[in-house]
Amino acid sequence: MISKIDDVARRAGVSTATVSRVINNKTGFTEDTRRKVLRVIDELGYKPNAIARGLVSQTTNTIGVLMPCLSSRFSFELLKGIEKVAHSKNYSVIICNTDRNGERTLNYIQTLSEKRVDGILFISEWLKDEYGEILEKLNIPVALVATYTDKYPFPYVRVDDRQASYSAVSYLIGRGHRKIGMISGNPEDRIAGKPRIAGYRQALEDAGIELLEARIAYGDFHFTSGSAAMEELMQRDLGLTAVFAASDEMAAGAMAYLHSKRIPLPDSMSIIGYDDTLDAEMTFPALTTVRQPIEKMGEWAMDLLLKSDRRENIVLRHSISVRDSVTDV
Amino acid sequence: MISKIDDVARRAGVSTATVSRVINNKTGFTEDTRRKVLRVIDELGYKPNAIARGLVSQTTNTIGVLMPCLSSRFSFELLKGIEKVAHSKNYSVIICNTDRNGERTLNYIQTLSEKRVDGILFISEWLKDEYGEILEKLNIPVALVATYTDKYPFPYVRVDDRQASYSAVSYLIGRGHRKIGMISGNPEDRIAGKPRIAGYRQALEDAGIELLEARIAYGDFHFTSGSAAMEELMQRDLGLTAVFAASDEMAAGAMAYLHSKRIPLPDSMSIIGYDDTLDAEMTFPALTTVRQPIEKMGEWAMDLLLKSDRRENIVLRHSISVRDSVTDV
DNA sequence: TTTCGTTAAGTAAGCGCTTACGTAATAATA
DNA sequence: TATTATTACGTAAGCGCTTACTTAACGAAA
Repeated sequence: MISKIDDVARRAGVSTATVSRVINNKTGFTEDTRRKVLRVIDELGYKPNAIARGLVSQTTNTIGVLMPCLSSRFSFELLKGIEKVAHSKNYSVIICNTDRNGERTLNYIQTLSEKRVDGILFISEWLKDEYGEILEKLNIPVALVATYTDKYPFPYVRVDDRQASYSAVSYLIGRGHRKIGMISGNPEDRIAGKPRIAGYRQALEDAGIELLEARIAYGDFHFTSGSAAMEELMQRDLGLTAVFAASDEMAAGAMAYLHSKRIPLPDSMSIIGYDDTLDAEMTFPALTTVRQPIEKMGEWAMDLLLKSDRRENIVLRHSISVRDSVTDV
Repeated sequence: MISKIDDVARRAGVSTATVSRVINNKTGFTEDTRRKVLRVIDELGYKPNAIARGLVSQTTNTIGVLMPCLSSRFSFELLKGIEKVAHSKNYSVIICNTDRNGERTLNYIQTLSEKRVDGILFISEWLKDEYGEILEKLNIPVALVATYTDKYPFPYVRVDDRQASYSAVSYLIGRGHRKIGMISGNPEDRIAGKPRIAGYRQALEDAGIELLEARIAYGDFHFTSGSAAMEELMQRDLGLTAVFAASDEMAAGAMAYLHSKRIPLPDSMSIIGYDDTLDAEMTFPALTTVRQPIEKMGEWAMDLLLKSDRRENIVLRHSISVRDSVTDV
């Protein structure tokens, strides 16, 4: 049914070696043979079997991406960047939704390694030893995105979460806010949790503002949890004038809650988010937020992964995307 | 370095055949041998080479997904459903962003076929002959999602776009609207363009409302185009009281434009969307929209793809998710 | 003419598995 | 005890390619 290299060889009256040579643009054949072989390939609709090729070449032109979640705009903007350069360099990408679940992650790492991918991208989650040790043993390129490590020899690309968070809160302070709440992700999260809280604290401290634990509520980076956290904050009756949410989605959730309580935005409450995904344009008022160049991170990450001299780390710059959700107090 | 089945065999004092048998849960070995082999596998950190396996078994436990776009929530909710059942059945998924581009699509089909994937999911785009013919020749399972065909023997899962659109517009009419605009996708789009326009027309006609071409503006399903289309509509000064947008994202864009013009929502303009992604909860007022069970579609699609008796097509039911963006007139 | 150097092309050995087939040992049956 | 069925393995032939090595042919240099 499906033709193989021998079929081509036979029909073209050459050896499989020669067919292989023309397919792979090697040397060792005349222009005449080349044309003949190519014609037969076309006639037969021959497609080289990448599996067989992979077996001998020990390379698959495939990479795997371990993502903690498939539900946030952050994830897909990243994926978009990754896929973009992958496709341009003729790589395929296997997506792995780990759901932030250890077992699933390990499971996926095993699968990727069995499938002999040429590289693995580890996204946006703390690299536990449990993962790091295995990944290191795999002996294939690994790069980290929106996270980092100083224990394992993997390059990373990310922005400095602490500083970015510091900027966000400083921005609010600059606009005259003093009673500033925070809707954080999981405080145990060493990537998007703890550092962003640290930035928040630092900004307050540097401005001589007292830190009150009650001003922080916790969510899971997603919309619904943002609403819930905002509700908590309001019920604590803290007289907040502004809130920093650790993701655009939570910021949107917070706004939804405030709208439901007919609290005028941004007049009675300023909100600043984090990520600058499209979500930030969808809210009303449009969300002022910390911008990280997400798609670019994906592109850089692929570059890091595919490059051989991949020792460098990349820390991208963040900025504040000013829209309409923050007002002066 | 990396150990292979021979290493395991030698060290366990058995043949490779026996190792293979225990790995694959076949019969033909004693409990003792099994344990011994398993122990050695563990000691050596042996991982079966899926490429070599694939070469002999002619199966890769991998499927490919051709997506027209990686930027919409629709895509990702779908992908989530797909990944979910794929992972549960031990399949990997390769994502292919075709960008609605013929060359890229063909290119990806070629790659997937060379990589000998066990199936292909074709998402949300009209199946041109250019694609259909090649896919058919590939002789591997193909299923369509959020699109259909009656020319090629591929099963599909989708909702009836025409009917769904009809429902949306009828809902507006039921709320008393008569001057109803539409923000459509590309009218050439045989899946999400034309049928939704047809549904809009039909609903108006059945209600005895005159159809005015000027009441339709066109976008590309994305946010920015939604704003632009809304602007056009407003500048035509048609006295519309409601607009049906063919995607939540465009609806959000439309709302953003209206907000920027300080037009009170929903009082001066009702908006209804299409999809019911998370986007619909982020807007203010929260978007009333046509619900399609997107994630479920992804799950069903994988089921269709992996099942052998895959002759059936699935048309899922839509509904209206009522939120706050539509008011009585 | 003889001798090299080049180049086109073929031969065949793997890549790391699975599996059909063969064989020896043991258990069951007569 | 002899015969047969059953089970536990081992042997070796591929799966569809790439590539090191070899061979043949041809032109250039001596």
